[in-house]
Amino acid sequence: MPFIHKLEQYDRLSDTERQLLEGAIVRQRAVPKGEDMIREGDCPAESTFLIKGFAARYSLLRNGKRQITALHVPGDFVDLHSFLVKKTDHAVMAITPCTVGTIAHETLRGISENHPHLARLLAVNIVVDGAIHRQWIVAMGRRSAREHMAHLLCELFVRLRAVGLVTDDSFDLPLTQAELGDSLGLSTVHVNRVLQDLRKEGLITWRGEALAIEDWPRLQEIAEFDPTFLSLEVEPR
Amino acid sequence: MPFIHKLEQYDRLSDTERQLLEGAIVRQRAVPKGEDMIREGDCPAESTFLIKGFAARYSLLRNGKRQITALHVPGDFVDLHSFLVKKTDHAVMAITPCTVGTIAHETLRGISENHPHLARLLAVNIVVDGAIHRQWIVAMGRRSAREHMAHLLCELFVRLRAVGLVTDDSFDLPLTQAELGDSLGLSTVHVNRVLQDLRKEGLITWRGEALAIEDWPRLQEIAEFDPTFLSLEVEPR
DNA sequence: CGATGGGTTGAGCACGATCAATGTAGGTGG
DNA sequence: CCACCTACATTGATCGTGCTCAACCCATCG
Repeated sequence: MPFIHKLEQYDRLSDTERQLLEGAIVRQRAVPKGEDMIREGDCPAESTFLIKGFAARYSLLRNGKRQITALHVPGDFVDLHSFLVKKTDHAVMAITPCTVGTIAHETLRGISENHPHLARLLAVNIVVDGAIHRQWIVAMGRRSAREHMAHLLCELFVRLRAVGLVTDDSFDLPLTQAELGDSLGLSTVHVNRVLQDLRKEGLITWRGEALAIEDWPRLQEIAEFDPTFLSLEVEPR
Repeated sequence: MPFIHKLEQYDRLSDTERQLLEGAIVRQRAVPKGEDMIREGDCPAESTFLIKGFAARYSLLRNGKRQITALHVPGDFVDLHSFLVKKTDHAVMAITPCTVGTIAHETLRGISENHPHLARLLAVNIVVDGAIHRQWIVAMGRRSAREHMAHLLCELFVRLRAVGLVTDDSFDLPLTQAELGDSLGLSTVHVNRVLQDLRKEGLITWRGEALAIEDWPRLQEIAEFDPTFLSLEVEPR
């Protein structure tokens, strides 16, 4: 189960803990591309995690604009926080066909009561999500479109590598330019132009679904990207 | 202690829990205006909360630009997450002279081991911070400067009211226009013009330090502001 | 085949940035 | 008490990044 793998990047798990988590999974289901796996205003009784596929947390404004506030990749909990704050603030959509699993809030409560170490590791997930949010805020507020794009690509590269979805500096990026725009706060047209620039400069290539980082040092330099905020280090917590 | 008051907005506390928290506070200290209470890259052994004053979490970019990623008001934990993720990602500065208190990570660990209900309430803090971040992302990405400003003022109004710092629809807002700009991702000049507009339209007044909301319904309407994301409701958690 | 979803291109525009002064109030030192 | 300084707010002029609108292209799929 990929989310267990992810917890193990933060700290070691005992066999008991691993088994407990395996046993906690209620049900798996497929979510077709384009469909909401979480709807805004719902009060779910379980938390959902991604097993396969990409998902986006988004909100829609009156004027029809959409802003994506988080991109989720396999292994990510999509609404772990719904355990503590009942009403979901935003919807989460399947960007590709997804397979998701759920853990009942009741089970999570049990973990918080009887397995503090596991509870802390789950909380690390929430904290890291917050750190990613802050990076997005910095990028939206003070970086140029080009730098912002570079930063997002760096982030996705590192996150996907952490779950084994990167081979040879290249990975599947099944986002449309419109979705990228909604993540970055840019128009589709401008996303297109920024990507063309990055390609022309030999920083990335993007053929079909696969995005390849051709010049990681320079991309990272442009983005001022520092992966520390993802806390991908095993340490006692 | 204002942060205990804040936890009680999420759920009821037992007397034991209250006493435990009171006893957990290690030391109070004053932080002069303009000084960092948390430095980037530190690995603190305690978490800090604000007793009095305003603080801002920020990061600086190579090009000298600054982005504020969170504004903290009395009662807020400023780096509760540093308990779970050792290295702090951003610095936190005192915007006004502040009084802060700290709780040792060791103590927080004890709470997570033996007082799951308290641990959950502390986690709610982290979750709500995340929800605020997402609102900021939406506002930065897809709202106009005017709407964004209105949204920030609405947010501060509700958060400050929740800690009793609002009287008669008006409150102390000790932020300079430059600091507002760094929060919104705007230039100081533009902040000035946007504020003038809001004043001209009779939505707010700002004399000296005190900001008064003159037309709450319309301000809220402009910002598409919905306070739900702050989870200011007492419920069992 | 036509429809659909996504990528690409061009022209014109606007929101907000930048640069440079000016204003104003408090605070400090002579 | 005045001269000066500093921090912050305000104003005007100009500039540029990124938006909007409108085509057009291309591949896939029914």
